[in-house]
Amino acid sequence: MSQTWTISELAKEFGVTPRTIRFYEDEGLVTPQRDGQNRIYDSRDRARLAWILRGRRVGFTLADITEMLNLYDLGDGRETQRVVTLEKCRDRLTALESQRADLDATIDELANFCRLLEDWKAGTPLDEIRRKHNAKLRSVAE
Amino acid sequence: MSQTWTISELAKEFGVTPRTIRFYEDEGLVTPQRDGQNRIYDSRDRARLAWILRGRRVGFTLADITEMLNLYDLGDGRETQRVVTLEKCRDRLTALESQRADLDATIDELANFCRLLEDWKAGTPLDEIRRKHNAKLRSVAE
DNA sequence: GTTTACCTTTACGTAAACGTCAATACCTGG
DNA sequence: CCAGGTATTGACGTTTACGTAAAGGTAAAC
Repeated sequence: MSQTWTISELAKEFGVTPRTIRFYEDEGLVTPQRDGQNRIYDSRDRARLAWILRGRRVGFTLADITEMLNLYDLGDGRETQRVVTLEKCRDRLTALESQRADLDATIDELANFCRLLEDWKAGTPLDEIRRKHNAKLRSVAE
Repeated sequence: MSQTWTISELAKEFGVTPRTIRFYEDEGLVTPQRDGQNRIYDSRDRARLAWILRGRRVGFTLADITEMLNLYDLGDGRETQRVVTLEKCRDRLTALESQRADLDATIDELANFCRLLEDWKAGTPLDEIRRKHNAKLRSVAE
């Protein structure tokens, strides 16, 4: 028999509440088995949960995540179905990549600002420091 | 005189509604000048707006964004203030980088699945294709 | 002069993603 | 046999991030 988990075990492991996991079930994102009335999660449920939560950390809505998970369910395997799925998949990838560009830009600016703060020892006039860095920040900050 | 914009100009440019921009003002994220009762946005407001919206695309809450923008306002320049700001800045960076890791992993899996879909021409048995790819997907999908 | 096209404020509405009881069921140990 | 702990299903509450009228001000255009 392969390993299984209870709801609170998974909740603890992933740092969410059982309520959250039950909510995802209501939304059809996970479909655990039952032992009597208790939920039993297998490794596939666990993997899906991990996927969902990572998606959430990346900023997706549950609707987004639902769609992406549905992409993995290939349906009946008809050719048109495959083509549509592939198309959606690529759209998602494009979105993800542009999101990564945004993320990189944000990281860049924050890292830059970090360096500014590191350079700035008490006594150094602000103007001088700011001159050392490019003007982008100045346009955002005061 | 440097360039200025109306609310609907910026709204159009950034693909949001004027309501959104006014809401950000209510939250103290932008503080445009006024011409009579009409709002006038300068290049600094514009830059802040761009920053806010990029933050939003990356999945931050407005509270997060507020905090990050406040980091840029260096306060009175006292040393302790600088240190605290630097610390927060670094924490943010850490979070951003772990988010980037999540994003990369998500992109990886989706790209992998894309390749699977591309390989799968009608007639090819599913099992055979799945064997070609690693087992991670199988654990998430059906 | 009035229609059109913006702008404004105030205020209530809403969807998403859970939180938070409440009432109930099921074992397990003393 | 009863308390304690964990499970369940409703059902209503809450926060965030705006949407959506309602009611009006101003200024150019016809």
